[in-house]
Amino acid sequence: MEARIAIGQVAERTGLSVSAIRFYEDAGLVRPVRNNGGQRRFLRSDIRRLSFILIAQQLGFTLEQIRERLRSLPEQRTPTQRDWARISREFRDELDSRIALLTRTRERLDGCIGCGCLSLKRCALYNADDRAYRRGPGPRLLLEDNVD
Amino acid sequence: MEARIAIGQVAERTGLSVSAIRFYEDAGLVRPVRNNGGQRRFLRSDIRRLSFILIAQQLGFTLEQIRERLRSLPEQRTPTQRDWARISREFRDELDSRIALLTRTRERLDGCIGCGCLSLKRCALYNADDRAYRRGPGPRLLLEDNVD
DNA sequence: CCTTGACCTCAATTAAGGTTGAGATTTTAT
DNA sequence: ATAAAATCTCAACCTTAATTGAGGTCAAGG
Repeated sequence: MEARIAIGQVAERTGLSVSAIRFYEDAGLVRPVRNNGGQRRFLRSDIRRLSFILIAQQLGFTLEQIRERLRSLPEQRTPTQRDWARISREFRDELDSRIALLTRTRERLDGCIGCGCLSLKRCALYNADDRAYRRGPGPRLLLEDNVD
Repeated sequence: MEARIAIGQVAERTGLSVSAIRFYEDAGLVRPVRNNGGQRRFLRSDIRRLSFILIAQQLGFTLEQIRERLRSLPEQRTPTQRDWARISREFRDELDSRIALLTRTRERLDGCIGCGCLSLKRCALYNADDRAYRRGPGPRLLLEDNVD
């Protein structure tokens, strides 16, 4: 009965694939130690760490953002109830602002139905504050012109 | 004063990059004609088509989904007020369900704050119906186990 | 001892949504 | 007529979040 567990066990208990777990190590999200044979050995608390990643992904965070959040959790230890409550509230704030954003967008869209303008200068949808939405390199949204 | 305009003009008037517009042509979102020299010539209505793409992207649709939506708009013509009203309502429905989803998630999270369980079986966040969220190849979420 | 099964690394591939650059041609302005 | 600006194609590259495969090693049971 060792304290450390192998990657296959972790995969089984989290539902992640083995390759995903290795990938998360590369991404700096978990830091298993190695045994004499060079195989990864995880702490039981890493299962919760990885569970945390799964939850955070469902909330729409990138691995990069999750790594930041995880830095506030101690390594080598299961998050306490306090840790988790704090992080949960951060998540909640995120969700709040995302809901608010979509709600504003919906309101603008309502004002737009039947208008049919699609004019870059006039259409409220273009002045949306949800540009932050975009991930990765996308179109440079300047949108300052009028359209025929 | 030609009816058709060059790609640079379209770029200027939509805020898109020239390369993005070419990319959208490859993706089947616009179909400019070619002049004798082989250069693209766009209809003025294509500016609105591209504006439509920008709006739809802000609402979180993929280019694939946008292409589907555009198929219900006639090519070679600016969408009428009727067209736009119909599409807007489709968008609105999408937004509605996305807001509902996030709201449910937030409620589950509220129930979770202070719980600290992070147990795969017990945590309500794992039973989230927002799996559809995920785009692209991701982890196979089975999550049927209990955790230390 | 020796065979599985689990594990290792490393490189290539996927998908979306584009960007960047090379090298050639076309269009526009002087 | 000629230079500059715009356009063309095509291929390679970028990011995120992984998967897949090749080729090799480790650990456990009979």
